[in-house]
Amino acid sequence: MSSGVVQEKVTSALLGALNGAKQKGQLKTEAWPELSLDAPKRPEWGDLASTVAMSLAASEQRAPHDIAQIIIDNLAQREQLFDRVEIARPGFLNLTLKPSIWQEVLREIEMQGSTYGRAELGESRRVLVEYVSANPTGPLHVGHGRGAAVGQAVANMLKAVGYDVVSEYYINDAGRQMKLLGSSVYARYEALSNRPVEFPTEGYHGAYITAVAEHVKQQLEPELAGRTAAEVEERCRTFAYQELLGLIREDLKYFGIEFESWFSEASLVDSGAVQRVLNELKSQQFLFEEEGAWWFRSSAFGDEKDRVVRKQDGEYTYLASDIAYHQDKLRRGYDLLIDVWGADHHGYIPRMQAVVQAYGHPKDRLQVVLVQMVNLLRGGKKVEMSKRAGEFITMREVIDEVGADAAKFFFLMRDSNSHLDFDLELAKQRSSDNPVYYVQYAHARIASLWRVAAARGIACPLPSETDLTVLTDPDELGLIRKLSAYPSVLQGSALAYEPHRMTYYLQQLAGLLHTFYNKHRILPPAADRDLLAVTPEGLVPVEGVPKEVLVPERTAARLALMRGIQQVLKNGLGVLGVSAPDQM
RNA sequence: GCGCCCGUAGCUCAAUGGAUAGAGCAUCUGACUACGGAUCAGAAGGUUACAGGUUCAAGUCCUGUCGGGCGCACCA
Repeated sequence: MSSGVVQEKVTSALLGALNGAKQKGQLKTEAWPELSLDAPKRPEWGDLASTVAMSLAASEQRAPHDIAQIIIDNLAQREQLFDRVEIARPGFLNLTLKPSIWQEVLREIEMQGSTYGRAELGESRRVLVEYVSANPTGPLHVGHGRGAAVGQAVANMLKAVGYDVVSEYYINDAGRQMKLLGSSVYARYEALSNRPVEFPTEGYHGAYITAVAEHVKQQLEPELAGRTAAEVEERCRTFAYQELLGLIREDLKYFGIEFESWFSEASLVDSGAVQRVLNELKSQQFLFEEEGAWWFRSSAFGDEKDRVVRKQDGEYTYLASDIAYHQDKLRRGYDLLIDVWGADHHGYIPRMQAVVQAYGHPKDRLQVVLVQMVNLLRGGKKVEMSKRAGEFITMREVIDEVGADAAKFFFLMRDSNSHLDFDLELAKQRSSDNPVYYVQYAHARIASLWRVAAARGIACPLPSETDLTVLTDPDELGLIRKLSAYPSVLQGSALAYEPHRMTYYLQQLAGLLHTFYNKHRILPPAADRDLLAVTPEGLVPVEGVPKEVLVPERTAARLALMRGIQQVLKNGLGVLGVSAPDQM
C-alpha cells in the first residue's frame, strides 16, 4: 500500500532482515506480525521505531533484545538507509534515517500533488454512507450539523483510501411525523384566516410552521377554496414537505455538503417494497404474528427482544420501512453500509444489524457511527434548546455566525463519540484561540511567501528541480517526517471512521510550520538590515551571534519544503471539507 | 433494574496495547525596524475516578465499584 515512500522502504528492509534471519535458522516464527512504524515521542529515539522484536518475543521464546540484534545483523541496506540503528530498553528498534531518504518525501508529494496520502485500501469496494437523514419537518439544527460534518468527512476519507463511496440522505417522508407536520401547518393556516381549529397535541410549534402556513395562504388560497378540511390538510402536508425539504437542501448546500443520492421512505411504501420485505421475512420464519401485531424476530440475532413492525391497527412502524430501506441498500450491492446516527439512537443498532443478518450478511456489514450531542455555548454559557417548543438554534444560524469552515472544523475536532462543547463566541474569534484559523493561517502564510517571492523576483523552483540535500536541519527534517506521516494518518482515520485524528494532525503540522517560520527565515531579507542594528548613531553592523546564513540554495530548498507543507495542509483540509485559503 | 457511551492538567480534549501520558484555553514570564504577531519561546500544572486481573508492556483489554450522559414504545 502507499503508506509513503519512506515507510515502504523501511518496512521492506525490516521484512528482508526477518526473512533473511529465518532462512539462516536464526528465527522460526511462521508469520510475521504486522510491521508498524511509529514516530517516537523523543528525538533521541530516532526517526522511526519498530516494536517487532517485542512482538516476536513470545513465539521465538527469546529475549526481545536478542531478536532485535538478529534483525540488525540481517539488515541488508543498512548503510544506504540508516544513519543509526539502535536497540532500546525492552526491545525497541530505533531507526534514524539518512536525510537523503527523508528528502525524497518532498518529491513524492510534488509528484502526487492532490492525491498525496490517498491509497487503494478499499480496493474499490462499494460503500454507502448515509447521514443527516433528518425528518423534513423543520430546519436542520446544530446536532444535524455535526452529523453532516462527520458524515461528509467519513465519506471523503473512505473515498481517499480507495473505496467507491456514495453518500445518501434518507428522507422520512412517510408516517406519523409527516401527518403531524401537515396538521400543524393546517392549523396555522386556518388561524391566519380567522378560522381557528384545534392545534394537534404533539404538533410542531416552531415559528417556521407559521411561515409555511403564510406561504400556503399566499400561493394556494384560491386553489384551496371550497375544499374539504381533509383535502386542505393534505395539501398543507405536501406543500410543507416540499418547502422544508427544499430548505434542508439549501442549508446543506450552504454548509458545503452535497449528497449523491436522496432516498425517499415513501417510495418504499408506494412501491410495495415494505410489504414485500415483510413477506420475505415471514417466509423465512423471521416474522410472526402475536396479539394482532407483526413482530420481527430480531432476538434470533442478538437483539434483546423482538420488535413490532406492524401495529394492531394495521399501520407499519418506522422499523418496517427501515428494514425495507436497509434491504434495499444491500440489494443495490454495497459491500459496506455506514449509518451516521445521533447517539440517542444507539439502542437501535442491534435490531438493524439483525436485519442485515436476517438477509444472510455478517452483522458488521452495517457499521453505525454514533455522533454524540452538541452542547451549544455562548461565551461559556449554555444555550438552551427544545425542539418541541420550537426553540432551537438552527444549523444555518451557526454557519451565519461562525462560517462553514469553522463550524465544520469544530464539529470534527472531537471524537464523535464524545459530547462536544461548541462555543459560538470562540468559533468566530479570529484569534489564536481558534484552531481553524490556526491551520488555515499556516496555509495562507505559505501562500504569501509565493506572493512575496514573486514581487522580489525570487525563483521558486519545484522540489524536483531543487537540490534538497541542504535540508539537514533538525527542524527541516522534523517537518518532513510529519509530512511523511500524513498517508498513515489519513488511512487510520478513514478505517476507524474518526475524522478528529485528521484535525489533530493538521493542528500539529500547522504548529510545526508556525514554529519553523518564526525561528528560521525562508526568503532572504529585502535588504541587509539583519546585519545592522539601530543605535543613536544610526544603523551599525551587528556584532556577535550572526543570523542564520541563508544562501540561495537554502532558500530554494526551504521553498520546496514549504510547497510540500502547503500541499498536505490543503489535502487534509480538503478531505474534511474545509477550505484552504491563500489569504485570510 | 437492564443496555450503550463517557470519566485523563483548573477548563475543553488527544494519545493503532509501547518508552518519561500530550495539545489548546486560562495563569505567569518573554520575543519582530526582515518572509502576515490570526504567530512564536519559556514556566507552571497529573496517583489517567477507584479496586482487582490479563502480559515483556495497560489511560487503552477483562471483572467489579463509584460518578455523568443517553437509551430501554404497537414514537421517529
